[in-house]
Amino acid sequence: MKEVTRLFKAFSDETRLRILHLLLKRGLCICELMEVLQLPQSNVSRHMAYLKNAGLVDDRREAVWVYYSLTEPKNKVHACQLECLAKCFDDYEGLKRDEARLVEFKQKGTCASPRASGEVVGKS
Amino acid sequence: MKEVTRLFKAFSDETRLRILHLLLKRGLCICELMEVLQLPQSNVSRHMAYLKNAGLVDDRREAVWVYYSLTEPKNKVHACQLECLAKCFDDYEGLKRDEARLVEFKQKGTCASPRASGEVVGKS
DNA sequence: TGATTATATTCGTATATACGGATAATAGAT
DNA sequence: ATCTATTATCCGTATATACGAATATAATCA
Repeated sequence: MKEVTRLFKAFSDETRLRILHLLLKRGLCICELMEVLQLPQSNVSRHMAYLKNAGLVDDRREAVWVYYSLTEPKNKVHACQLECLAKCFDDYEGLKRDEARLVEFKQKGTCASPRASGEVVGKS
Repeated sequence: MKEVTRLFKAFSDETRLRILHLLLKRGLCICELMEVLQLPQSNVSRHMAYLKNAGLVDDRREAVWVYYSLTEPKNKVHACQLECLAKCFDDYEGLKRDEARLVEFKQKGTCASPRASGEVVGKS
């Protein structure tokens, strides 16, 4: 039962629900989340640590960036609740706006993209 | 979104999950819950107030007793999450034990039954 | 090595929550 | 009116959580 209440505690914060909603589409790093959620870095990082501790996300380091993505559900409640969330997220306008902001941000070039992989941009 | 996080907060406590599990079967009063959960009255009463405030239960006074029962879900998340819980509760042994204790208690005669309705017991 | 970028953690603070025990409020019975 | 049974609320307290700002850690690059 402990794992169940831990799951629900993770769900019971608006910021974390917004994050989970975005992660259903693709893995994301902290700086992308900061941009989309318009929240300070410490805030986002702390929430990711919380989600990881709850077993909802995994992280994978890639150079300077840490990419977070949803874990494979490990029990019935986890799978079932996540599925339910995915189904219900459509009903909330704010979440659609987050998604739009993410798409826009990705098009501009992500935080990773322009200066990453050694491809120097301007600075001749 | 506020109503969603409020829902999950209500789910994120073991005692409240035990209560919801029992309420899926039948409406119950505080004293029945005290007996089954083996918890002090103030504790149970407080949790019921919390669940009521979250829109998960309704209460109905009947003489001295207040019976609590699940409300009709008022939105998709509510319905969906509750359904998911109902489906998953089977996996937890502790909950089965609660249910057994309730059945046993009901057979002995509920808190309402023996001395209620004026049917005096012993005391000749 | 030193500078830069991304992330994690610490600090101080404010709020929410949970608890048992004691006390109030409510309804019914005598 | 008084007693009793049931429930609600009020204490004081302890813990969990959320927050922004500041600092520490980690990886990369010049």
